[in-house]
Amino acid sequence: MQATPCPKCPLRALSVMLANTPEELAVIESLRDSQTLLRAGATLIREGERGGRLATLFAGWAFRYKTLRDGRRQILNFLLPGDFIGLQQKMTDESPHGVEALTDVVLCTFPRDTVWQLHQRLPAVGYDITWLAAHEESIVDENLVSVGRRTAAERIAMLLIRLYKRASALQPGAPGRSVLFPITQQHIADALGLSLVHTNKTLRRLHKLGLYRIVEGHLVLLDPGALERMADWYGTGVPEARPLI
Amino acid sequence: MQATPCPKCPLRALSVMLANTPEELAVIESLRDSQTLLRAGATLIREGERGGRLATLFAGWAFRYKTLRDGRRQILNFLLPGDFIGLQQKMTDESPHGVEALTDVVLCTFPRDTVWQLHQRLPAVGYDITWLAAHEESIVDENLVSVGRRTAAERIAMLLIRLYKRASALQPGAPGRSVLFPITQQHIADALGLSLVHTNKTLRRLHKLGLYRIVEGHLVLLDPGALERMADWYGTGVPEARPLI
DNA sequence: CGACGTGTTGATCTCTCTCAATTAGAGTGG
DNA sequence: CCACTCTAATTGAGAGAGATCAACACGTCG
Repeated sequence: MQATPCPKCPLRALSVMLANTPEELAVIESLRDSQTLLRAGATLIREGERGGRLATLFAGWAFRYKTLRDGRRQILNFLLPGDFIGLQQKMTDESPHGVEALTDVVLCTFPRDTVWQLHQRLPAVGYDITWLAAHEESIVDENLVSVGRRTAAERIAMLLIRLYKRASALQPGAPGRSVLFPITQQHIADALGLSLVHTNKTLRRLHKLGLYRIVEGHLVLLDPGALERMADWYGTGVPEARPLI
Repeated sequence: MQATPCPKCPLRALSVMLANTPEELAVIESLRDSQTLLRAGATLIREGERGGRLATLFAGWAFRYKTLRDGRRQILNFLLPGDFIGLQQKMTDESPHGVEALTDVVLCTFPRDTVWQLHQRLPAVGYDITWLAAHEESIVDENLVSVGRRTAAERIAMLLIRLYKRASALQPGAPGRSVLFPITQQHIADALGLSLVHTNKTLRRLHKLGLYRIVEGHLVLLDPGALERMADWYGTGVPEARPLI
């Protein structure tokens, strides 16, 4: 596959991304291994695997998850273009979580020591990476609050709002439009700590209330205000901007 | 208060901490503001507060939390000596979570731009900070799995094991000993997404099974193997070593 | 001594889970 | 073109883990 040069990366044009100097981009591109295409459903990192790849998600959606022995699965968070994959995993350790593609996906892969190289050669980028890690944590924090303390309806309202915002920030165009939403009810259930059946019933309820619509894998929020009120969401909390190495 | 010099920091003697060169420690100490003593129950960072402090926990226990408007509270994770406080908070933003002291606490406080200073002047330390942030995230990941997919008994077993391991790693001495455990059942409930009453009943059940004992704020695991089996815990996952700037 | 925080226990109540069955659409092979 | 299979969504019924409500015990403290 013909790899996109970093300076021409379309993700850079988005306002949510951090600015980098041309020199920084040159270094980043020189470190990059290649771009890799993977099919929807592919496992990018297996739980417990050693030496998994380090990558950024160039296109497509994925998710991080952990499973218990008997198969219960918890989705930790969803990964959208610009997100890091495999940052948590220290050099030779095994990955504490799995990563799976929700759609066809393009990864920019890097050698395992890239994080260290960047810190050493480009402190400003190293700093951004720290901030990125801290930011991903606050997304997980937010999920933990939902799963721990919100009711099923509140959790779902929250998830719809958060994913809508993240997706629309990546999709230039008027607000209020529909955004890609490539996840099944099973994914929602696994992300929110709910059963599939209850997820379906609750989703149905919100749908009948006219709060959202999903058509052909695209989500529209018909009443964002009502959803935010239902989710007990401050609107503060996690800022939506996400940097990219 | 007489501040402990960083090179003499007792935390450094612990095997779980990262090694730093004398030069690095000198820079770190030069950046440090002071040491601050705060009482048990004190709020270190208020939710939504701007310009909160940046600090490391030198002594004592604390916890991070978020609350919903109606008062429901979720504890995100517990902070033990050596942990960072306020790393998530970008410069001028408001803090996405609160931090409260569980015991009397001593903080080593730093100016807000210390993270950047360290990245710039000591890339190796910057790298450690990135790893620390990623590591704290995996603790939250683990909590999310518990709250989302484990039963009450499993969650409590998990929490007892995890806190015991973290605390005993900081407390030189024979394994199998008792460790400080300065949290109430209300804290456990808020960390695990359970009600206080159900937490009490479940705790009681595990106690009657002879799995643990808490005496005068100190925890002993009487049957760690049974607890691990109950928690469906692999033992892999989050490594226990934690670095310190 | 009364107020308060923490732990404990019993009695309901209900939100969510589990089990079961049905529908609809997409893909596949004959 | 049509059975056949699979996945995803849907709905009803019954069961259960955990929530809520209410008391009470105990120790500390001003």
